[in-house]
Amino acid sequence: MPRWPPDARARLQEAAFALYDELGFDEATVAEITERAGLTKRTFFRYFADKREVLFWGAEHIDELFVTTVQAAPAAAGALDAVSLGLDAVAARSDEQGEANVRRYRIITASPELRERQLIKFTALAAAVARALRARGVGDPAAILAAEAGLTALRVASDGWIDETNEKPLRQLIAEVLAQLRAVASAKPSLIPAQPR
Amino acid sequence: MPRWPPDARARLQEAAFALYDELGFDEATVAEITERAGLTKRTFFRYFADKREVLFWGAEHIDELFVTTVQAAPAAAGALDAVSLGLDAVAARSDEQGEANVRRYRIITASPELRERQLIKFTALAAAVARALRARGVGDPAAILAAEAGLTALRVASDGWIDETNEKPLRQLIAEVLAQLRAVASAKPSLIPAQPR
DNA sequence: CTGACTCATGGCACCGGGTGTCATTAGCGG
DNA sequence: CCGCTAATGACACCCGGTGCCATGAGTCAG
Repeated sequence: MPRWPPDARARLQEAAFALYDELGFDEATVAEITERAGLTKRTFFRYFADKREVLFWGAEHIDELFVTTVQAAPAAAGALDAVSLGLDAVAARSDEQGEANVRRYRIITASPELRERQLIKFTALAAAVARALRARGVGDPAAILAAEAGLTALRVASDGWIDETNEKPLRQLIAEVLAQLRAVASAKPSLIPAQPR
Repeated sequence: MPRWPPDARARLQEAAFALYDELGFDEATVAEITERAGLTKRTFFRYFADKREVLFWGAEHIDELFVTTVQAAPAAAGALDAVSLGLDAVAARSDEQGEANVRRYRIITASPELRERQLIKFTALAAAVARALRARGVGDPAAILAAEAGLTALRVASDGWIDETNEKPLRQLIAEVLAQLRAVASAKPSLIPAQPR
């Protein structure tokens, strides 16, 4: 039996989620969180880099799933095809975990500060996906564009997913959004902007 | 003659740019900035909501240019065509202002905190552009997808623009990136991800 | 001329996030 | 039994950011 109750990180995380939910992210203080978890402020910052990071801890395995799925896509798949497979895998996992992810996502969207953090996490993920695409032979800037487009689709689909009135699984929403994206981008350019030089 | 030297905001902004440049965003303190500007910390926060916002003040007219250009696009233009016109207008303006924008952009990319803020500014702009597209009759989620895709193109092109070795104007980079984006997204899907349900 | 009013700034106390540093103490291997 | 490890606590401190009131030059009415 350890000297301290175990799972300090999990207790902190649970307390933080609860308080962010009850009071909102801004109103909840780290002191309150640690008090509820039976720890101190100092310990909180040993586990989490900052007050926001607690909401993103444990999300790296999603990134990994995305990247490995892209890497494992058939050689014949184009850049956006590979990204689609990765998105589908991520969406399937999110649908399984269900309510926990929705709760997390709702807390995040309720706070501008948290949305900022989420955006930079997304671009980091896009950069990782772009690396995987380059390893598949996709050139630049196509790799980063395909990756960023995929992440945009994920953001848009997720926004719909957590909507109160939504009934569809994320997998389906992602598929629909991707189809729309392809339609939007492949509509033939009807005008040519003035060329510089 | 006014009681205080005029242009307090401009002095604060210039001092902030200089110090963020010299010391990096994290190392520069607001106290140092205000000292250099001959003002106090309290006054700084009267002009700027926070330490980051000083780098984005005055950027709203770019947003406005983007949105009005989208609104003014010919009725025959598709969603992404209208966005392209907006991007071209924004890029042309950036090319004119030249070095000042590059300096700003370089400071921002050097700091994760500033990049976070920039990302949320971009999504706010994307939302505004999406509104303009909806007013043109573009549906959802096509409007937000076209807008976000355009902002992605702007980010990617801007990253290339501020690169030390770059010689091309932003307008040209944007055009190239947009062409790539269209190519990536309109490549025919070679696989169909498993359909849910 | 005088008094009231405005308004940009200063001054100051305070809060909360985040860090550096050292102390504490249960468990563990020797 | 001894010394090491490792998670935690305690405490002082810095900085970003805010609320509140004071100050005093310009301005305008009478």
